[in-house]
Amino acid sequence: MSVVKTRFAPSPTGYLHIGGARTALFSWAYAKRHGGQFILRIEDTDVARSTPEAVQAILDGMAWLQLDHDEGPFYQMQRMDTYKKIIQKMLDDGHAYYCYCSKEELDALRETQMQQGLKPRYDGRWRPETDKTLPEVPQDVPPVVRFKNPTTGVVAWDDMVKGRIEIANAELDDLIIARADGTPTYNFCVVVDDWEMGVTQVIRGDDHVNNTPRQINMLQALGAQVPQYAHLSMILGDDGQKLSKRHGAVSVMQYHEDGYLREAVLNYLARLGWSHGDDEVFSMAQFCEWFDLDHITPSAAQFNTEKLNWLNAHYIKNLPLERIADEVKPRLGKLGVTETSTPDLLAVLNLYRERSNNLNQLAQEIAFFYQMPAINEADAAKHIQQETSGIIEKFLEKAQDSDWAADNLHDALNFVVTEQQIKFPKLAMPLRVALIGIAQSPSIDQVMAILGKETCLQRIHALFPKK
RNA sequence: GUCCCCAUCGUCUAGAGGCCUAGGACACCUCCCUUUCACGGAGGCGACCGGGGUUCGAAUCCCCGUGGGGACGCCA
Repeated sequence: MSVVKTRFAPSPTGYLHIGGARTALFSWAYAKRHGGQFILRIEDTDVARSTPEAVQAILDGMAWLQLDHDEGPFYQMQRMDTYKKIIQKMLDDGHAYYCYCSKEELDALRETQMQQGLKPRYDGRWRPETDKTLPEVPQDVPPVVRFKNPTTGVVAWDDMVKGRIEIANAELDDLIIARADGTPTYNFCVVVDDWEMGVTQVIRGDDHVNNTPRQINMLQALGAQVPQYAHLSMILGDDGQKLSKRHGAVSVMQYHEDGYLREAVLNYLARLGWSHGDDEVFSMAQFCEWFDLDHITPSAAQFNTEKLNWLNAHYIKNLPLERIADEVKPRLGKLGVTETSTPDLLAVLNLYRERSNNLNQLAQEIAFFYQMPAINEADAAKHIQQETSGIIEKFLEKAQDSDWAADNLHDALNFVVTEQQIKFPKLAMPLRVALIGIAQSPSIDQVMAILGKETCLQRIHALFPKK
């Protein structure tokens, strides 16, 4: 029984997006679940489109999500010697051959086939067969190397999420495994790497289903063990449309920037296309214990930001306060708040985190504890009347001499409300506006207690000058 | 066009022939709590794509249709 090895193999042509993150998560969890190894492999053979920035973005994304790899990262560009050696061997063994077709020739071929309603594919004109005379080798065309795919029979595998899939070899053509410049192509590199790295389960997006039979054929030609395959369906945007550059295919790091906790994103992604009965909220440790491939939905899943928000709220409410503080501090920093010791940030968060589903929003809501709030004109107009300053005055008289603890402030508020025979909001709302700028907050007595006597008096007097 | 895949509430899903009068979660609505806004609690609304089979019995199995998606590169 070989040890479980999974891999995540992105190509560095862009950031780590939400679909890639889920694929990585599932591969990672599968390895964890089975006490196996998780490999990170960077598929950078498309030199024109791969960038070091994209590599870094992927690494950053994986690091933020804490999807740690046990091996790698491997870079395919550093493995050229291996690929070239194996290409030569396949040439020698008769599993591959040179093809001298020019790109123009191939384009023309494709077009004719499309017009005839056929599936466009290479016609095998340079494929060596017994009793077949190959064309004259042109002098000016550097050849590509093609894999000699079987022409009859079917390739089949039991996909761990989609079930048995069979594809006739007649549907396949001889794919190019080395370009005219000698560099190997994607399908070939994947085959060599998965084989040499001992990958036992290939978990990837289902846009690769069509590559699988080709890869299996090559694996078999090489005498390699064929891994198990699990093809994950894609993730659609909030609106049911395919995610794309200009359509919500955001980087996972964008979620970090937008105020989401990794715990929420991870939990959300885990539940997208996978389920464990009715369980909705669980830790990654729990997920790794539960995760298995046969509870993955084969159909595409639509992303739902509302549900992510709900999970984010859950984790903001339940993670250790220190953790939330670490997340909120830099966000307060962006709002110009650098000093968070007075009042104590933990106390502030304890009071405020219940009501927030987003870290940025949370930071914005508590910024007034550390800086003078802007008064919301609408709220001020609505809650401040002629008699207001008199009421406030009464309250201050009563509260002035107390120790400014929440209980005592609470009593003072109630005393004034009873004494003046007014509704509670008559007093609480103007106080809110004066202290935090808006009319929504947790219990005003608690806000005042945390804000501290000095600051409270200062802000109240700023709006209601002493007579 | 050809091949492949998919199909349960608006969304994520449970469901492996009888436990289904189809369950849970998000969202939405109502009520309760309440010092405003939230949080929380209790209810409610809401789905098996269509048609044929198979079976005593089908959301579950089979076929056809329809709809959606993917792949058909010297991209990955």
